Amino acid sequence: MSTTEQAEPAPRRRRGRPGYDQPAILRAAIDLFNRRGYDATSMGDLAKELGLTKPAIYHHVTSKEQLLGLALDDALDELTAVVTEASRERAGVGAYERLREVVRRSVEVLVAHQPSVTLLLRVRGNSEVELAALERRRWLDDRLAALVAEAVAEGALRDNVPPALVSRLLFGMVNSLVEWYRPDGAYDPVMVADAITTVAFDGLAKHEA
Amino acid sequence: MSTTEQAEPAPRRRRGRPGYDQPAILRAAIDLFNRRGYDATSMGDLAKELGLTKPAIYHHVTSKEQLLGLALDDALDELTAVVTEASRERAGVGAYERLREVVRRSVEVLVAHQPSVTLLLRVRGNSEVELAALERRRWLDDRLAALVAEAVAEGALRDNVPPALVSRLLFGMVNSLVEWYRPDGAYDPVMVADAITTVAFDGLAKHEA
DNA sequence: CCTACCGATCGGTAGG
DNA sequence: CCTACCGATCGGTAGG
Repeated sequence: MSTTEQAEPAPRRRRGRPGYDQPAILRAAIDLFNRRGYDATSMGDLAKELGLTKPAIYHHVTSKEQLLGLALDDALDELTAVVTEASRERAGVGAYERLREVVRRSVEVLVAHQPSVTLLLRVRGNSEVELAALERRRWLDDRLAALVAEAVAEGALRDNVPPALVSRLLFGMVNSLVEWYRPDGAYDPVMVADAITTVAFDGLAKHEA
Repeated sequence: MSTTEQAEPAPRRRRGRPGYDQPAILRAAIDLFNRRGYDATSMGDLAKELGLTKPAIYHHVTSKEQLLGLALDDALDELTAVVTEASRERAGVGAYERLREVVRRSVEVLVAHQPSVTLLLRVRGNSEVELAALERRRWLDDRLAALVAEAVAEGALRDNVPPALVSRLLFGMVNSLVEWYRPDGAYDPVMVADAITTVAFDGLAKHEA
């Protein structure tokens, strides 16, 4: 109530309702797309969720597909940054170490951007937007497979399983996180990252003891 | 052109076109649902795929949702059989051994019934049929988590990661198979099952040597 | 003329 | 198994 703002009279700031911006609408859309699926979500559903009319949404967004594209780009940008960094050769840092790093940082991204990553992992290629996302995803998969192959060549990983298969399984396990992780649940991100790296690299079975 | 067939006049055998039965229509439907997603697939798409008209499909099937239900039941029946067998206590067969067995047999089911299992893993709960499937899936998850907990209690599995989390990760890795496995690809089911059990139980890192 | 919206309705297509 | 349709709802846009 006290005047922390400017001393201006505060009238005619905005004319209409609350005033959503595109990021807020995107967040709501991603949430709905995840709960019901992209195709099963209508722009009317989204409008109702926001307490707006459908036309009002189109003031902030050009199409339903644009919302999907923005979500997929968010996930892909984050994952690309992680994978690019891990793929970068550095003096004294082996492929094995960088692989462990990319697993840990991927978990962080999946947790911090779970809604958009979940959408990414469910893309089927039904439109130009989805096909473009699949292409970027393929690039990530290729980089990760190359990193695994490097770690095998380095002698750090077992060589009795094809590197490409190892990569599928490792990141299959990592990606499964979006299906069950709940931010308010029993596990915090660090614990999950520890569990995944432990299970993946050292295995479930008790070796010593 | 020459009469290799029977000598019968060949008339009025069937009236209409080729003559599909429900299983054939179901197979085509599952395939389309997987390629485009359930919601993005119209009954018209399915009709075109089969070379039928839309009403012709409703001669064999009561609804689009019934097709989904039949697919989900197929996957759930198979997985339930595997999990039930693995959960059965047997003299001289420890939980660890039964866990390895359920992983191996799950891989076999995922490969043999990949299309329907893929649908199952993508269910969101948008209808009664989907909610019922999610309930059966939850039952499977609970059984598997209990088996993992048993194996930990038995002293066969590491106890520094919560059993429930171990279960998520292990079957997250197994289930990821539906996203990348191709029957005509480089890996046969036995090889994949071996790779998964090796990676999951013994880990990726080279322990000896 | 701008912004942030509204009530109403467009042309097409969904499952049945 | 087809032609001919239905009630409803889709994504998107008109004027104001």
